Amino acid sequence: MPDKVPEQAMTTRFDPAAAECRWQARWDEQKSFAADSQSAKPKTYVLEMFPYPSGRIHMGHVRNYTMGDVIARFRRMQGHEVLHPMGWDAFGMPAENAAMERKVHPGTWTRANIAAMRDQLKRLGFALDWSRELATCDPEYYGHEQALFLDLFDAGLVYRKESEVNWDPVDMTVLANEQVIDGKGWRSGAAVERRKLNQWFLKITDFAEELLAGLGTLDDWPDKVRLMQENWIGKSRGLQFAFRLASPLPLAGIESIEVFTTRPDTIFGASFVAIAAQHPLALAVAAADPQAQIFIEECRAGGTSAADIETAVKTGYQTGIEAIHPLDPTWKLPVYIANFVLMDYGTGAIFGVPGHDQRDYEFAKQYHLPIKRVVASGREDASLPIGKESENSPGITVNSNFLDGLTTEAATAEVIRRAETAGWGNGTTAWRLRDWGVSRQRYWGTPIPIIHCENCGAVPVPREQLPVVLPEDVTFELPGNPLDRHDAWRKVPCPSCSGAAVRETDTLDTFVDSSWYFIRFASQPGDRPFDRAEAEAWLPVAQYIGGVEHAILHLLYARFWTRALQHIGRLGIAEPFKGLFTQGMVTHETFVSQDGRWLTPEDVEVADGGGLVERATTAPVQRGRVEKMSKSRRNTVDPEPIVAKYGADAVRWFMLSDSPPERDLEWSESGIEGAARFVQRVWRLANRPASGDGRDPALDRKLHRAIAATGEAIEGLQFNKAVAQLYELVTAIEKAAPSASRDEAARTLVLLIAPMAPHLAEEAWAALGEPGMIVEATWPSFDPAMLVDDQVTIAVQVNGKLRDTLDAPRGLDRAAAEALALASDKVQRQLGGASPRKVIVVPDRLVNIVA
RNA sequence: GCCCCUGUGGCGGAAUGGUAGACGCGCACGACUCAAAAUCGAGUUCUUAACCGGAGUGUCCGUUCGAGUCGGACCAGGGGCACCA
Repeated sequence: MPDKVPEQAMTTRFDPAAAECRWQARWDEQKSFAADSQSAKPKTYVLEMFPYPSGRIHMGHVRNYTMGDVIARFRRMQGHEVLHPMGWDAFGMPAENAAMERKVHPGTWTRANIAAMRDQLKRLGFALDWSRELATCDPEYYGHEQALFLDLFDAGLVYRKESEVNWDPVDMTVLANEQVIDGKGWRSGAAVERRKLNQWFLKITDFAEELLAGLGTLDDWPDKVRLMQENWIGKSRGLQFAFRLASPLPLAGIESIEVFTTRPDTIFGASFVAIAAQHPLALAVAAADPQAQIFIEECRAGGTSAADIETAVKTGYQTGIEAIHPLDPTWKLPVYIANFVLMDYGTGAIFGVPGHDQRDYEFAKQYHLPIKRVVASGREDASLPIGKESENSPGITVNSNFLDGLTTEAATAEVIRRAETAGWGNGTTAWRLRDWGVSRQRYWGTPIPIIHCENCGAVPVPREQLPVVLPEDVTFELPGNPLDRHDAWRKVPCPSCSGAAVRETDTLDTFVDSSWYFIRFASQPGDRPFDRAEAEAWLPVAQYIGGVEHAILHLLYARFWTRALQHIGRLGIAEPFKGLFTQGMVTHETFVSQDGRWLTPEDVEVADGGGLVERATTAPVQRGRVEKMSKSRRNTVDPEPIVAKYGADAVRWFMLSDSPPERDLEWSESGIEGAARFVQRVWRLANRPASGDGRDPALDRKLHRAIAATGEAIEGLQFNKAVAQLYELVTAIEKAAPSASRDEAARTLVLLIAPMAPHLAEEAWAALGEPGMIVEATWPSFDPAMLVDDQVTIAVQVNGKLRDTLDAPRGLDRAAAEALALASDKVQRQLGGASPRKVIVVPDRLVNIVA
């Protein structure tokens, strides 16, 4: 037998950099993560929202992809065939901004970013099937998207209409909401206007009822996201009715105003009628009234978002027109044009009830209109005036003629009944959901495959001419969309009459690109968007993971797109994402220079005096709020140097520990040191096994409990709890004396950490002398009988306060437990000689003595 | 304006209505070392010199034998709102 090797020589440290790259190469060579669509194993599709190729991956990506990777590897170990792909959401505005700022072509910039980010992701050792990689800016991808767009066009789900955009009058360009800051253009600083353009829309409203009902089937979605989508779709029952106009008007053909209300019960509380600035009646009034024209112009200032419109000071213009109350022909209400009425919701006209709607209340205060109570907590409150705010909650209807005494619900039903009987209105459903405007007046996106011909109108590009390839010989020296001035690309013969025609120069919203990429991942034939049978073999996605910022738009559009494909018979799937998990954001502190620029943490250093200064200029720096890591705030932390220093496993491990995955995680470097220490602890257990014989029953139980709890935690995406379990197990193994149990526990531990720290697991597996690779290993099973102890600790309370604990054998009966508890000195001291009035026993848990 | 979420030690956070603070970070102490790093050991809600106690999960009220957990009101912080992805 050889001499015992000195302890010192055995304590080799695990070298993450070398080991990780070695195993990544092995996985690559063996194509360990290539998904086989033909496999007979149960199939599982694990997907994380694909990244926008901004240039570098950030900690949010690392967190997102690590979570998905744990699920993917865990399912593999459970014997599933797993599809876990990666690609690039590669169209969008940042590439055009880069083009303008750095004189680099958006395509060049994007492709360089993809190459850099692919390397970074590979360095993290994710179990991804890179053979299915795609980028939405490749014609091989967006050409199929154009074909799908035309399929929807043929099915009547695409149409064109005028719609408003944010317009920068100085830069002469369309602005995204993000580019409108305090109502001004982000580059020019000019006041933003709303302007109408002809744009393409998808008929998502046709699917409103389906999309709403479908939420009920999504049991594995967070309640929060379902609620957000429900509110977004915004189904409300109400009454639509017409106010006849009193004054005989010189207005062509307009005799009444259709309004929609969700509160017909307050109809006797009306004090005015308000219409949107874009309402046909408003335009008719303006034609004859220059003052009204000026007011409508003013309404066009400011942004197009709901928050902008509804928080603006409420203003109106009295048209001089009067509307007749439907329930009292002698009652006439003034008609205003108002800036807070949305043309896109309901009918673009409302009746104002200042007593019971806050917007109406503010408007009435400003224009000295009556504020009448028609809802109260009881009849006796009928004469109470409305106070400093409107009262919006339901109650008992008062001051309302035949509705008096009815509840809000009953009064609503009664008004609808009378309106329908008398024929002046109908109970209807209004939706907040509007059709999806997909036109973007930008270069870097999927060309909309339409040709405009003076004679034939909008003509679809024939299928055999797809893809309509985005021309790359463009420059960004002039403002506006370069496609508009690219005549060689733009001018084409009409496919229908062969006359002179021009291509549509708007491109598709990038949300279209992300509405079907998960289908293309599952199946990617060259000649069509996807093979139905192959796509259906993988879909729906079993577990989709991404940021909560996508809770509404992306997820709703993808659901719509999938249903639209189902509707036209291309795919037999109604809901694309069976399980959804929305992870929290990774946040970090921000720094702002004196002149208001965001600074990166590297730009900032601590000055001699202890204050923060800018490294380059030594000018003082303000510490900003802790915010989501984003390029614009320059508070991103590059994972690459962190991975280089601590290794991918430590970074992955830290991302999963501590914070619950749905909550925000504030990045700090301190925690990662603990993760790196953990990696070394596991390595020591595997690399320096203190072999032994015999069982260690306590450790056996600990191990089985850890297997059960870790699996359950991963299953429930509670990675922080899985991590805590594994810390406990490692500590227990370290403290245990050598035994066969200890050897088995160490070996099993390596399997349990494999989904989270896969490189370490491979290295440890090999060090333990186990055959094969851990990517081919099976998740350990546990014995349910091992999960329970024979000894339990019972809490003893007096009046609900803990006074003592007692150790007892499992299964002790109630009387015995009660007797043991009453025998306690501490309990007797609390009772002070009195006899208990009542004793509550929860077997094996607690005895509560009520004195 | 509308809708939604979150409040637990110095910090991140655990806790089927049943022993609050698992696990990690940090901290301080001890061992090893010439010293340090690494590692190991015992500790860490507050109050009390210590014990016995007492208080304690943003605030107040309620339901219950028992509330971090359920209900109500409030306070504070945060997020979303249709052209950012």
